[in-house]
Amino acid sequence: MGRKPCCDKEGVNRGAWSLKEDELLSNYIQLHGEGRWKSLPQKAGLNRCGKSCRLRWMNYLRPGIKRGNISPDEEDLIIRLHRLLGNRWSLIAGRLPGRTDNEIKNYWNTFLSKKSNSHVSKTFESEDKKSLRKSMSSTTRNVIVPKATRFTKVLLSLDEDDHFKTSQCPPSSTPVDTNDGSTPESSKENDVLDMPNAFDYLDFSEIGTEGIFENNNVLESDDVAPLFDMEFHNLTYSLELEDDWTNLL
DNA sequence: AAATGGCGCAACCGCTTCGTT
DNA sequence: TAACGAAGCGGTTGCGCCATT
Repeated sequence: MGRKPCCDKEGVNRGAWSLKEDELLSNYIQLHGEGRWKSLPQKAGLNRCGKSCRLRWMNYLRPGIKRGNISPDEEDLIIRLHRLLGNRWSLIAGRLPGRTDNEIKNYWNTFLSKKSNSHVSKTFESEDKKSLRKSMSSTTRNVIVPKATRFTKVLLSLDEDDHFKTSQCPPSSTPVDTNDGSTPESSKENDVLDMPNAFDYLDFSEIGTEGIFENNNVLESDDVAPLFDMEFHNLTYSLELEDDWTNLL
């Protein structure tokens, strides 16, 4: 038993969109709004998969979409955000009005991946970065790579909440959701704050949350915590985005 | 002028996350 | 709380255009 297809691929138009199809889709969405993509094609008179319609609208037809001519400022921002967020194209696109995740992804893959690599190789080898790298390599089992993964909830005790509000860095041992979405037992008695913050964009997948949590309790880890603080500071400082993070807190 | 290779972009695919019942 | 469908997301593919030979 395979995965159920999102739509019947037989007899459904695929490939490039015609002007007529664009028109039908635009007209329908202008009248009825976005959403209900699955039923949209039939209602709009389109012989397309709903996902295809959504993609076409989001990446091409939506009002306000900028096309081409990525400015130097935008390019710089993309590089910086990518360094912080990784391949979280939708998040990066969210900071670039009028740009789509698909466009940024394509732009990155074609231009910036090489550019960024060469840039990093030049700038990352400063003395500070070298010492950081050295310290990190000495604790290889605790390498924290801020690959972006969304955490929908951040669980903080009251004490840690205070710490969070007064610090540019998140607390070194802030309990967050476990990867499986379950709530750590130890935090159930604490206030649950549903708030956006830096942890929305950080992930401990390289070491697994078990590197930080044990039996659903926060480990008092002396080597994980400072390393995380240092890495977070380094990232925010180098991106000059500390104000942005602070605003989120 | 024709063939070929490289590049850029739009679109597809399948997995994950979210929201509802 | 589980199940299910819808929507979102990121990796990948394939087509068309353009430059080069």
